[in-house]
Amino acid sequence: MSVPTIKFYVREGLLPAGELTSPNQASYGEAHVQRLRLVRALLDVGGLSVASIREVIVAVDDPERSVHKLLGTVAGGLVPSYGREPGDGIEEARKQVAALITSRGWRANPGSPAAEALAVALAALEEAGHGAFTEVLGAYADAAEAVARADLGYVAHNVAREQLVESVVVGTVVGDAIFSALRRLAQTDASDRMFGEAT
Amino acid sequence: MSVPTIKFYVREGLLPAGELTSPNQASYGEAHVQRLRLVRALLDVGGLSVASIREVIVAVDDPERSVHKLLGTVAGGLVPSYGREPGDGIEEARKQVAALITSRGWRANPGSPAAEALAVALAALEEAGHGAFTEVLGAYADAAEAVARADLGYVAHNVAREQLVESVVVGTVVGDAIFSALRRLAQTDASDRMFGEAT
DNA sequence: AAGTATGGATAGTGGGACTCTCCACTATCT
DNA sequence: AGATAGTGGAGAGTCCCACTATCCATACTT
Repeated sequence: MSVPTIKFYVREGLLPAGELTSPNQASYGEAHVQRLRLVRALLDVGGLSVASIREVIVAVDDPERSVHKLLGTVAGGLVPSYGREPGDGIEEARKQVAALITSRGWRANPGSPAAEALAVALAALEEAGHGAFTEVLGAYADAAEAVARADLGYVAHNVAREQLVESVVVGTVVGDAIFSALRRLAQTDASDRMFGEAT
Repeated sequence: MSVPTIKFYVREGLLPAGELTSPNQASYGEAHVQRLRLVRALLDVGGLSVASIREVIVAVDDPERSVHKLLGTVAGGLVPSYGREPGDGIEEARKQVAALITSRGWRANPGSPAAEALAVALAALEEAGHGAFTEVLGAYADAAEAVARADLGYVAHNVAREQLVESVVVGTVVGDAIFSALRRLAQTDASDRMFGEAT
């Protein structure tokens, strides 16, 4: 990490300023390094924007927030935020999402960023002429539930709030990347079994 | 879609040029519109760069490529390509990935982009101090297998090559977004059940 | 004939993530 | 003590990327 980059992060509010020991000397501790690693993980692997990371950081540092609310903020802020794309089939997709949430018995708000993101994605599928993809939505939801259970199980290990929150953030963002990569590998395998020729 | 944007896509090789009926008139058909929708889906929902999309398009349009190879190209080109980030714990992570592939019996190349992406993500986790997250890797892999099976099952519906290929591309990219959103929703639900207070 | 649109190509725009440059001052080397 | 290197702070500049604007000669439209 170059010094100017760190300065930039401090200015952008991703990193707390060091403790000034004199007008132009500041000292940094392990906490700064840890925070820096968090920022890099979100940036490089999670692909978040600096602005999104700032939101997440602010939420993480706010001790007022209950753990559950914080998870909500994080999950919301971490949605990749697909291009504007208003689209017109979006209404239908929203209903579909609401129906899914109901049928699954999920305690989730149909207006949450995640739900909206799902609606946008489904609408895009429909528009691209692959509406039939929704056939597999059930299988996806099953898998998502399994993954979420695993996530929460992991999170429950960390009792200290600071650690807990961070594990949620990291797990959510890096977890996406990990799952995505695993899916590719599993697809490769499945494709090989289905279409693979000799050799 | 504005005209200049379409011109831009044509120049970038994302879209075939229209058929010239005179020096300055060209006609476009349904295929162009379809391709345009594909590009928009990859761009908006998939978050791919124009360069990645071009690679995918080229692969899709190459009739020489076997379906399986094409899937490989697509899956490879569609990897989000996390920031450079060489890191140093990467070697250990690569071994971990290779071990996972072996233990799962996956027919996948440990050097493939997906495997590399997984290694990078795991290394980032380790560096961020959340190496214990790998505890849940098994659960993730199970879920990934289930999703991949569903994907291939869907893909198998489409017999026409053109359609098949497109469904793979769309399914892979938009599927990521859909799963990600579903995971957020399921996490919200799980978190509510675990930490939710009254009200 | 007037007005508008088109394909093609080059240059410019706006946003995002840095990176450079300046400044006055401090730490450290010798 | 003097030379050299580094620091925090802040504005400007750079680079990349997905567009967008402008030009031009020509071709549809009315």
